[in-house]
Amino acid sequence: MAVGLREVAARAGVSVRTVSNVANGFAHVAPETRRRVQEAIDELGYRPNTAARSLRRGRTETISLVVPELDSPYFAELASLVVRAAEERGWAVHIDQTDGRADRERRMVSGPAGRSVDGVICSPWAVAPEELAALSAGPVVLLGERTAPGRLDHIAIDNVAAGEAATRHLLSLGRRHLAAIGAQPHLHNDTARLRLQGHRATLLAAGLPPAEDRVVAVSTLHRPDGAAAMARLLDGPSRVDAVFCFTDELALGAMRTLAERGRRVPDDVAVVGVDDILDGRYCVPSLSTVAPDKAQIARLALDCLARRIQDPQAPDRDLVADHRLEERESTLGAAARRRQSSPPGS
Amino acid sequence: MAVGLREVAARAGVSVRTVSNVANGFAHVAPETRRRVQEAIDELGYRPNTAARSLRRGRTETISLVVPELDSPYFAELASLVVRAAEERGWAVHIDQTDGRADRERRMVSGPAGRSVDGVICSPWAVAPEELAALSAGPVVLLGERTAPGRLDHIAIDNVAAGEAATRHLLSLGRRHLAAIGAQPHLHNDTARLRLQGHRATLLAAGLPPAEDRVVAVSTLHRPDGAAAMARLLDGPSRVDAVFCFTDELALGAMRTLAERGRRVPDDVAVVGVDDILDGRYCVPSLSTVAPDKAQIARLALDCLARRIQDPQAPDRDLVADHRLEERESTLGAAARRRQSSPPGS
DNA sequence: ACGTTGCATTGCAACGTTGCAAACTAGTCG
DNA sequence: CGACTAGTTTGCAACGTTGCAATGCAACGT
Repeated sequence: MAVGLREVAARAGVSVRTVSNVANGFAHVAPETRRRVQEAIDELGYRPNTAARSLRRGRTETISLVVPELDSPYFAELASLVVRAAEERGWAVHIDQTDGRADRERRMVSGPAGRSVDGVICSPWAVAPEELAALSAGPVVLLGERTAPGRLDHIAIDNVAAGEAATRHLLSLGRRHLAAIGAQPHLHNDTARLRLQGHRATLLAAGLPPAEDRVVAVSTLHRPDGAAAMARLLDGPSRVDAVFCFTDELALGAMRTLAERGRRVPDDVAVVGVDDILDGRYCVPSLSTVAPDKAQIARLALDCLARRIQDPQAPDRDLVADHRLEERESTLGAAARRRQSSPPGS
Repeated sequence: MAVGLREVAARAGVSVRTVSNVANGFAHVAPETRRRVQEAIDELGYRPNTAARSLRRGRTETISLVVPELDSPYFAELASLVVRAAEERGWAVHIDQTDGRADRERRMVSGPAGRSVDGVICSPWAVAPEELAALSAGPVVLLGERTAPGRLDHIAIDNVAAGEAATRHLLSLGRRHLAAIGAQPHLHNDTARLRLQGHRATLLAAGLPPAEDRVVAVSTLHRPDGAAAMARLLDGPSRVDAVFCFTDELALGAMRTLAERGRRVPDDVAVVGVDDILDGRYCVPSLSTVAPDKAQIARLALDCLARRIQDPQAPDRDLVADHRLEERESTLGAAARRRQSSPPGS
């Protein structure tokens, strides 16, 4: 049943090697031979055996994408872009979820993936990048923050600048009682810390006193965490007229709580998030956000990986992807609709 | 550099075959030998070469998941569940996106996937299931509707019943001017047609006249399509006090338009969708929806695939997954919040 | 004592492909 | 005309693993 080079060769009356040459588009095959072989390939429906090819070539043309979870919009959108970009290179993508569990992150970077894929793009959550660097058994590109320089390539947006941009935007609206949702002091993950740093620095520069009771920590970055955090803020002693959420999902949860409590957004409380997930464009009110250039992140990650696969000894790179502030209704109110007449397509 | 059975065998002083036996947990290995070999495996950091194993065994322990797009919440959530379920079986998942393009759907079912994976789970969009059945070159499970019986296993919810449930719910609220968004007459895809069929049948049974001008066709099922469709309805001549959207994304788009036009949901227009995507639980108002049991779909798909991999000649199966109506604020209003006190976690 | 049984271990071949280098052909040049 | 070049095709071996069948060995029953 299985059609291999052998069968095609027999049919076309040439050697196995010649069929291989034709199948791979190698040079120096006589036009007439090529035609005859191609015909046999088509007739028999030959498909190269990926396993044999990988074994022989030592390359799988497959990469692994490791994310905490795929049902989170940010990672889903990122995964979509990575798959698309990989496809342009002829690479297949193999997806793993870690659920943010440290053991799984370690395994994905060091484990079986190290042998069955050419490289790994990993978005770590619980494990410190330095540790992952030590474990890696092949080309690995990390997505997200890394403060200490390590052995691995790494791509992130400027999270301090992102925190500053969001905070400046809220201040520019005249808000003076800013809260932040999304600190994660318990994690070896610097993303939240850097966003908070940008937030604090901007408040300080504006002459506003730091208000630690208005910085709310969360255990994960999903809507329920944002909703609970917002409830805690509203139940707390401090007045709040603006909230910087470290992810859009947190922001959507926060807006949910605000709606339930009858607070108007942005009139009573302005909200800004980070990630620019699709939901944020269509929810009511639409969500202002710091938008990382996800397509660029995907592209850079693959470039990096390609380079490292080609030369495992290449020096480390730390690349910074672009971001920009998207001002929408959750901060500007109805004015946003005039500014950006029609919501962009998905 | 590459550590294979050969190196481990040399180190442990046994044959290559014995190392293989230990690595695979085969029976009849003396405890002492096992210990020594395991030690060598650990010390050298041996990882089995997947390509060689696949070549020899004829199985890749990998499946392919083919969806129109991964950034669509429904497919992202489904993919997440499929990856999780596959992992329990020790299978890797390889993800492809078709963008709803017919050529890509055909290729994914018949193409390279047929040789490098043990099976394919495909959610077709543009190509008729019957055609895909004819093309398939290996175990394939189709997700979504299929009216004509074919050669392939297939899993779906009862879309007629789903359409009925949504419509009955709207009628039970006293609405009498129902619209439907999401018809797709141009596609070889019966999902929309069956949901519409359930919708119409229910209206008819309630003695309401069919109102074809209140059935809006869309080209894709995303938020912008829903927003545009809703605008068309509001600009049309017919009064509308309830909308059944064939997906939650369409519903979110529709609610966006309603908000922009100052219509209250559900007071002026009640909205119900299908899919139960996470966004629907946290948007304002939260979205009533017909919730397919996505975890069950994922599980059934893998069961089906496992069975077919084991026995390619097994008879076709058409499995029906459960669904249930989730009544939330977009139809019940504030009452929904009392009924379901706290929104479930993600 | 000898055949039998069952466990533990092994060597050999093969999975389908491609790298390598050699072999062959035809055309060109000195 | 023979040597050389360029173009085309080929056989062989190997990638790392596992199926198969055979081997060695000790314990057992008769």
